[in-house]
Amino acid sequence: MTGQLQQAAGRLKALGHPVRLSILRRVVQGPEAGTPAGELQTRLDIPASTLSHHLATLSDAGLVLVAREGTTLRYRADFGVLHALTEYLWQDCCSGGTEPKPEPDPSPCCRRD
Amino acid sequence: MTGQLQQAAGRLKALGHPVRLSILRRVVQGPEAGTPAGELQTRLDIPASTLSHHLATLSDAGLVLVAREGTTLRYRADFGVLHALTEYLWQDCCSGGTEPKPEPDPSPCCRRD
DNA sequence: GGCATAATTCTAAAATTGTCGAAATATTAT
DNA sequence: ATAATATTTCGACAATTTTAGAATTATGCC
Repeated sequence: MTGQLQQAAGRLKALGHPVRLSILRRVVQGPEAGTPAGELQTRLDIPASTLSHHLATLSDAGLVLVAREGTTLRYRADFGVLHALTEYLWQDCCSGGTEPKPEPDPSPCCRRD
Repeated sequence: MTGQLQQAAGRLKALGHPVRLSILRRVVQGPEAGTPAGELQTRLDIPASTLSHHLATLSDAGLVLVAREGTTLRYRADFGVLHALTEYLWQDCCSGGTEPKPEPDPSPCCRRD
């Protein structure tokens, strides 16, 4: 029963490292099928073992997914999780407390008609 | 010269702790003038020195602002910074990479999925 | 099987973080 | 000035994180 807050904190923590945030950026901007670890290693120019550790951290947090393709491992972003996290952060930290009205007001940007 | 990515990583790191995320929630949901540290301490039921440390972390990261009012210190959220961080996270990690659809307003509050 | 490539896991170290009691600081009231 | 209250800073320790070379696993190819 890992609470939602605990989970969000864990994911934010995983993102809270320059190298890991860089990794995620690369992965997000890479091909949809995933970016090989080796390519990330070349781009970021860090030891393979260090990279692997960071990838494991991101993977354990559920932010990235991995799939083997021959000898290479392709990492790709889990957009659903990333979106949910962003949403949680926003709802919980910004719109949640600023106004007494949670969401009744249909601001112009959200109107669909 | 602290890059934007470095700064974002630092802020995400500050948020990446259950106690600090709880603090921020309280602060956000509290009065606009700010929530006294003592009240946070009572609510969260942690030693004052521990709380103070976490508040300093949040403050150093620029996520919360502090103002003295008599003997009490009131902490309040820096809405602008929080919004910018959320925005950066979303742009950089989700819509920034795979962008087949142009979003006029990328603010998470206006999502439609 | 033997070899090469890709990536992880092992191991160990340095550095950082989290915790909290005790002491110190700041402010107001008496 | 002394006291009382609110909060931080100090000091010390345990736990975690970060880093990276060396060893290991996994896969594909000859």
